[in-house]
Amino acid sequence: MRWQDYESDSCSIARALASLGDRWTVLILRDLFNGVHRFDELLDHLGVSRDVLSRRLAAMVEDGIVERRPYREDGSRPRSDYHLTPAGRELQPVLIALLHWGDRHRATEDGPPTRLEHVGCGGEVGLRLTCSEGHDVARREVANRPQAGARLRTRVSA
Amino acid sequence: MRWQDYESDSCSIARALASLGDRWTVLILRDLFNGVHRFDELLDHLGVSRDVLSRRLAAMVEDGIVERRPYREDGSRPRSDYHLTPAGRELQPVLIALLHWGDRHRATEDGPPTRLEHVGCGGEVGLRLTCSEGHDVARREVANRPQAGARLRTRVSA
DNA sequence: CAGTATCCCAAGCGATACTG
DNA sequence: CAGTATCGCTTGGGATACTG
Repeated sequence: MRWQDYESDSCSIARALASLGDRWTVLILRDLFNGVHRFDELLDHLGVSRDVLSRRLAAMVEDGIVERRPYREDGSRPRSDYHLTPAGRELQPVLIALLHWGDRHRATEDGPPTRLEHVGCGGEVGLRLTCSEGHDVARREVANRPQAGARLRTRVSA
Repeated sequence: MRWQDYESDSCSIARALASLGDRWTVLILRDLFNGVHRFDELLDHLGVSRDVLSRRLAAMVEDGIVERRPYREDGSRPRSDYHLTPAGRELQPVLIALLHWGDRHRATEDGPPTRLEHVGCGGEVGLRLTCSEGHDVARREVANRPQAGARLRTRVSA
């Protein structure tokens, strides 16, 4: 059975992209990971318009990757800020993978502005492919195998 | 120095997204990884329009992540198909990270249609965070530290 | 400060027709 | 088969003004 025989939309990559697919979502996530949580700080740092940021955050809340937290500082009006949900935090590997690729293939002359550090030891953080049997896995040793229950395409023609 | 003080656009994630940011690019990469290389096969499997696929592929070639390979089968007219460049192949971790997240958080009742296998041993392939000192790294132990040469924002106001 | 509402524009997409 | 050209539409985005 070939890969083409499986419905494109049922693929988990396609489904993940439905949550991340537009121009700003990933950058918002990045800033949330980096400790920017207030509306106007995001606005300022991202350079996005108020309107779009508002719509994007609402969509991300709806989608379960961001939550809105109301709070009140003593004496001042109630505020809210935005934090990653557990599902949102699990997108960290996606961001790290993007970061590494960008570092390697899209760096400026100045080099990347930041570096991912292992807190404590100070080593540089990277991603490694491993398998459930404990092996290290090389890029070419990865195969995408059909599973039981996979949804086949309904052929339109022929 | 806070993260906000760094220019959003100089971040490697932002730069990587410039290559991957639109709706179809990642899905095309996915199909190329899975052995779909001909124009009409991609067309058929992705459900994208001819026009958009043509423009996307051209942009990806321009961008250095896909290459076009002309070939000729005996007796028939010359053809070409599309393959990942080395830079394109290095996007594999991004796709794998998306796949895992989709598996975990966006699966259908049927479960994911495919499974990433370590060729040979048959184990399931996963991503792990490691550091250059050889430690395993937990999610919360990752810090994004400024580097020398990082580009600061030119403050517009105040 | 933290948004929502309104309005307009441009890019991206799809359908279709056409070419080598 | 493998595209390019044309067209019209939809959607996402920006600017601005308004509200609690």
